[in-house]
Amino acid sequence: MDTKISDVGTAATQAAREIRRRIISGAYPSGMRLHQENIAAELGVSRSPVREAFRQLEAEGLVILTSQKGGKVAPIRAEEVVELFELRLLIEPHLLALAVPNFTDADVAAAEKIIAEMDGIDVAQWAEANWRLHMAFYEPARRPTTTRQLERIHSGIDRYLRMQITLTEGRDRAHTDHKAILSACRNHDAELAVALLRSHILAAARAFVPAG
Amino acid sequence: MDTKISDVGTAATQAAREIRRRIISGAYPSGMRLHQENIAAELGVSRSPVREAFRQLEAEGLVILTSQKGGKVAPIRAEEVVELFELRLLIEPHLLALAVPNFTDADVAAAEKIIAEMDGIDVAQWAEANWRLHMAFYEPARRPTTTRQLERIHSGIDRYLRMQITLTEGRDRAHTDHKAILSACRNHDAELAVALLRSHILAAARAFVPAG
DNA sequence: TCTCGTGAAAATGGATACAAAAATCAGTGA
DNA sequence: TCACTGATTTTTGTATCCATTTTCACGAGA
Repeated sequence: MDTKISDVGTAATQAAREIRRRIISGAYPSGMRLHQENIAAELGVSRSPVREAFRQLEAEGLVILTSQKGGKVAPIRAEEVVELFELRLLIEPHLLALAVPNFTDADVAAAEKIIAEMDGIDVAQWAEANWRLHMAFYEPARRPTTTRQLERIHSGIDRYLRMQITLTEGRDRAHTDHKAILSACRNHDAELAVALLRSHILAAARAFVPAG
Repeated sequence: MDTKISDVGTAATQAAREIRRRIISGAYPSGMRLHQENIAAELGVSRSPVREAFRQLEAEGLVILTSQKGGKVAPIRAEEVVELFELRLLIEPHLLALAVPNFTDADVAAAEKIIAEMDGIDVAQWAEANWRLHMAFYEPARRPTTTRQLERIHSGIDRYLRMQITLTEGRDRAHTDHKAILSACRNHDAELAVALLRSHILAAARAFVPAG
């Protein structure tokens, strides 16, 4: 067997990735009609893989399919974002509490590396790195299934996030939060780490859900 | 507009429903190879809708697709079930706490009706009614997105559950639990309801995850 | 007997063809 | 002008077709 440098996957997989990216980035705005033929043409494939991608994205909550009427980008409602933040507030502290006792020097170093990367990066990449950092915090918990659920929850929020604004205003706050959380992890202080994470997520929630 | 008695949906939708049912019921056992042509023939459709159904079910975590090698029923590992129960323990009490203040007489009546149905029903239907009851408990919380996530978590467990055993052993315990929880809901005692629910879920978890 | 090729059979992935449903639009009548 | 109707066009959903990949059985050779 030869070492596949990058398994790009099937056309359907790639189509799903690309369409997901476009939805999350806002290139396909909320509510936009998803035209099978057009998208197939844009991606240089036929409608079959596009249709499969739609099904997948529907299950992920990013697309709405209606029988005989096709697909559209799932509209985001504010109440939905509230729910997604509530779920983050449940799941992320849970994961962090499980992770902290397992934190190794390597885990700390990995997180520090990401934090360093985040300095002076552009907005889009910052958001991506920010999420990678959160994932790095939870990795030592070894909860792949839970993490997967969380990923999906996050993608729902992320789309809304970018739609809204410049995250720049929260970046300083986030930076100090991240460093404090990491420090608590390094000291294996789960209590403190969780408390800090909760207020970190709450701050993010307040920034985007005024009436939260 | 005329009232659609039952929107059966497209062939792909129906295929997904049926295949999902077969996986959860154990008719398609864990790890089983999913043959596009055979399944298409069984369902009386072509491979196209079956392929779409596979994509959907993959996103739901019930199927594993491998590039150029097709699909198989996602094998369940014990650690995964542990995670799913952990998630139930996070999410269900959260929902119940939100629901209790909103409980109306109608909500209580709806739950009582389900509890009544559950008396002397066969195992498969009991499991289904049991879940409907849990959903009835959370309905007053008005958290559709959260509920949807929970549904998916539950389907992962349910499949394992049925694979394992006769749920009969836990039915008495569950019955008393359910009545106690409902009573607490009727009295708007969120504190108590949540405590009861937590131990109810823990009992279920212990029954299926010996080393839990 | 075991291993390694080789080739046929089978299965997947994707493109295309076709039928049915929905949307659009022109024209008619009030 | 506006509402309705019926034809036309567009778009979806499904079946079928083709190319590529994988699987598997068979047989030659050590």
